[in-house]
Amino acid sequence: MAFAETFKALSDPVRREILTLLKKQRLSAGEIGNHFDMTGATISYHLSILKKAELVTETKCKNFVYYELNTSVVEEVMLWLSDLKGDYQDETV
Amino acid sequence: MAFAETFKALSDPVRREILTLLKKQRLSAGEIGNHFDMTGATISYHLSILKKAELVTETKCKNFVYYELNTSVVEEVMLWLSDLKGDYQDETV
DNA sequence: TTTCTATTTAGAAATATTTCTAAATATATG
DNA sequence: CATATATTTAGAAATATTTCTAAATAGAAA
Repeated sequence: MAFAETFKALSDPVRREILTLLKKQRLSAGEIGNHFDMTGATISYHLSILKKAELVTETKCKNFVYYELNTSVVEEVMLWLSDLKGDYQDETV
Repeated sequence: MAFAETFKALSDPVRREILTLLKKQRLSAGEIGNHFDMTGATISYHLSILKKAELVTETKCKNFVYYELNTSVVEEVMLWLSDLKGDYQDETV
């Protein structure tokens, strides 16, 4: 996992909102797009960045592409922050 | 605290390295600059972004400006991520 | 006060990001 | 097969970010 890509992915408000939507359930690209006043192409661009950062995974079904939150990468980011904070409570080190 | 500014601040590798340096001890702008192959002006720019995001605090002493990590904002980011992950263990909700 | 050191500010150049429209791809259905 | 739906890709425009040099500011020391 590359922190550079992950933090970059998290730095955009649209992408953070997409992740928040995916917190409850997996959604198709179109369903995600419906929550925003943007073209599908733009949503697809943001999804591609979240995917590269491994913050989401995709599953194809019929002619839909479903996206799901990948909590394990979220956890890795939390560990980085936890280490920065100097809190060794939940570290494996 | 504004997550937009905080995540943006965290999204740059130079700024993450500055935060890592400040993990151990507070440092002056010049001491921070010595760790990078960049001009002082560039370091000053990065410090201003970390300061706006409240990830660091500054203290002036003589003609030095010392920077210190602000762990409370780091914790707030961790809470956001924790909520995203759906782990309510350490939440006040 | 003059000069030196530390840091920031201003402005410009290079690069990266975000967004759009239009076209392409891929699958489903009549 | 032809058409409709869902999504992605390509390319361009607008905007934002990162970095530099040069100049400005502020305090310390001679």
